[in-house]
Amino acid sequence: MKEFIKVMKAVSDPVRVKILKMLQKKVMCVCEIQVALSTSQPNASKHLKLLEDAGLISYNKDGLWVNYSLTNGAQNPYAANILGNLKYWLEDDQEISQLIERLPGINREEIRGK
Amino acid sequence: MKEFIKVMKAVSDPVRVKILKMLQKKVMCVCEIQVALSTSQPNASKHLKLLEDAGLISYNKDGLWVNYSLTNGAQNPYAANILGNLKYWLEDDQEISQLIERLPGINREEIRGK
DNA sequence: AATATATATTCCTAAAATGTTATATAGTGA
DNA sequence: TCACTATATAACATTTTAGGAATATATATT
Repeated sequence: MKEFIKVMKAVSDPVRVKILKMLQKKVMCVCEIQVALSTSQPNASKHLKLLEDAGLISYNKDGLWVNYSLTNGAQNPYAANILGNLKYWLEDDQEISQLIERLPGINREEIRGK
Repeated sequence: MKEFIKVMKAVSDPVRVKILKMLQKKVMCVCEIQVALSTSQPNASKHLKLLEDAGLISYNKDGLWVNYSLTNGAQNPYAANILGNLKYWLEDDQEISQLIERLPGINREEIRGK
């Protein structure tokens, strides 16, 4: 039950759902996610940690950068199910669409460059 | 997005998950749910209202009794999906199993009778 | 070693969710 | 109409969650 609740709570927040939808498109570092969401860096980090605890995302470190990506759901069957469905869910949600459209313009080089 | 969040929030609480799992077995009135969960009547009512708002359950009035049952999910595709999966999810969860086992002994006549 | 930088953690505040008690509402039957 | 009963709502206290500012950690660079 606890594992189930953990996953459902994780996807009960719009910010976290946005993160998952973005990670469907590409691997992202914290600063890219932060900029895409127009939020603070600590806030981005905290949501990412919660998603990771639920088995929905994982990360790889590359020097100072931490790259987050979706998991295959192996750790948690409920996570697997939700991730599978989220491929199709909310695809025509306006808020999500606009977020995804802006994604190609958001990258770490741009963010740190100027 | 709002409809999605509403459903996920609804199933993010153990009490509400228990209600859904019980309603898979039988239609129940508020007092039966209250007794099964060992909680207060207003608390049961509030959780039921929230589940109804999310399109997961509906009710029929029969005199003073209000009988709650699962919907077919027609109002909300996310509700439909979750309800479909919940048929199989948590079937071997101990807490849920014990709750379901006690269900046959819980009925309005017994509750009001003695 | 010293500095810079990307991310994580801590601390604090505000908002939301949960549960309880008290009260209101809506049917029922005398 | 009056009392009774099943459920809903309101009011309140407590806990949990979300966000921001400040700080800590870890890695890279000089």
